[in-house]
Amino acid sequence: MNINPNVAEVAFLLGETSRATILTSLMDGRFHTASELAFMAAITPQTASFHLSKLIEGNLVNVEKHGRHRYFQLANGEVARILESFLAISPPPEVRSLKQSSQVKLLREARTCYDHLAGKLGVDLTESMLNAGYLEKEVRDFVVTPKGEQFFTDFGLDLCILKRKRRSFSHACLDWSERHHHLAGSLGHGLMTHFFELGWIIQVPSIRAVKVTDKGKVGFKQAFNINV
Amino acid sequence: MNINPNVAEVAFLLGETSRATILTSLMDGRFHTASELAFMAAITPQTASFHLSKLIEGNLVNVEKHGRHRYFQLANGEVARILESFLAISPPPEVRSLKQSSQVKLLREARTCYDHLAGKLGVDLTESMLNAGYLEKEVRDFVVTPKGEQFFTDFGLDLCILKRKRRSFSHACLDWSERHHHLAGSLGHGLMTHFFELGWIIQVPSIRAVKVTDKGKVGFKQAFNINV
DNA sequence: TCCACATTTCGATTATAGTTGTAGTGTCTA
DNA sequence: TAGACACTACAACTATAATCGAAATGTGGA
Repeated sequence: MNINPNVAEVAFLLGETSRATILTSLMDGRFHTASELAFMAAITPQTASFHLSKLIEGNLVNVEKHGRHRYFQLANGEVARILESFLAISPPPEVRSLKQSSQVKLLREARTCYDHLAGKLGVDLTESMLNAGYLEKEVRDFVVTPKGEQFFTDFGLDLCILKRKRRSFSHACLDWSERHHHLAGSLGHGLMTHFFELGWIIQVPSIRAVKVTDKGKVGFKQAFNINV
Repeated sequence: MNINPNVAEVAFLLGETSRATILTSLMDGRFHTASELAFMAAITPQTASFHLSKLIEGNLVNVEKHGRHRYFQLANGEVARILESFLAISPPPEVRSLKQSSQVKLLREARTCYDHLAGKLGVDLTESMLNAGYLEKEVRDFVVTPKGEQFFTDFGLDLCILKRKRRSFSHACLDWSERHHHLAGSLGHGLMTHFFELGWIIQVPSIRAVKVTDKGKVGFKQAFNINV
């Protein structure tokens, strides 16, 4: 009877808050692990795994196995385009548009991306470290140069500890607002933690944005030559 | 926390078979009544009403009240575009693509649209009746001319009975495959029924398509000057 | 006025999907 | 090899959405 029966199948997969959050999280084009996605959607890993298997079954998401990690990404650009058209017709309620637009602004400026810095600040920092010769860009990773090792150590990071962590040390992470790569991995995490410890940045309540303090402005200028 | 929380809201509305059927039915751009849509989705009017109220609430569908009827249509072109992108990423299974394409072909040729004729046959018929001066086009309706009254009566239709029916007599219906209007309403229904009675058309099993018989080819040529 | 009809509202039932705890598999590192 | 960790499979519970019958509302026509 119905020639287009499976329109609903795809929409069904998008029509659930947890899955929608997972999918929008994947819209940055990066690979994400199941744990990351669970964290972002505020659900347990089991639930995330359950949803991810459904998304894979529905050909919206791909997996790549790397060791004990499983990296998930959107299946193709078509899916991303569909998601974007959804964002287009699901406008934020008028009432809180002012608050929201300022929140988006804050997020674009500087935010945490899982466990490292993203947004303009994250991208600028990475750029600066590349220019200074502390990092070099590989295909999917950044490599710390000898000069960089010296710098990070002087700055107060223990690279040995960071390298011992059971996760990638310094991979590249694509920024949805800036469309540039920024530093992720345990080095990215270590740097961000240190910025928090130094009081250069503070968390903005209830959203993922972070704010650079006055102390931070001076610090970022001196250490990384960045004007915030 | 999440800046784009209501992506899921829209998808949720599409992610259910009955609602998806309703929405795809509305993709022809026409207004449809709740009963029509219930019929198409094979659900009771109560259920259809339930879903339609949700669709209206979600700004995917509009209503216009005309008397005791309520005419539903897609809220805007944006929604139609989203639906089309869905059709794009929910491809029919490869296995039955051949069968499907031939089915689509049949549907484009001639089909029933709720209770009257649509497709190329429906549009050609309407065109022919306009050219012959049996009908005149109004904004949303067709009007039967005196010449037309004579013709329809000679052809074997009882216009008095048709006019007494508690529904619109002869409104214009937009064709999704032909992008032209065709005749609907009780007159459209009466004509189609008569074609069936005369043995000019027969139902194609399991889909909404109809087939013109050899007898019908002669009949349509003589009465309406149409080459099928 | 009364009746027929289109549609909605309400209430109850049924089905199903989302969630999580527990347990298990596989992989990496010390 | 042991233990930490990422992830999945299974099973049970819970929440919620879809469905429909019955009844109500509103409209048009006789």
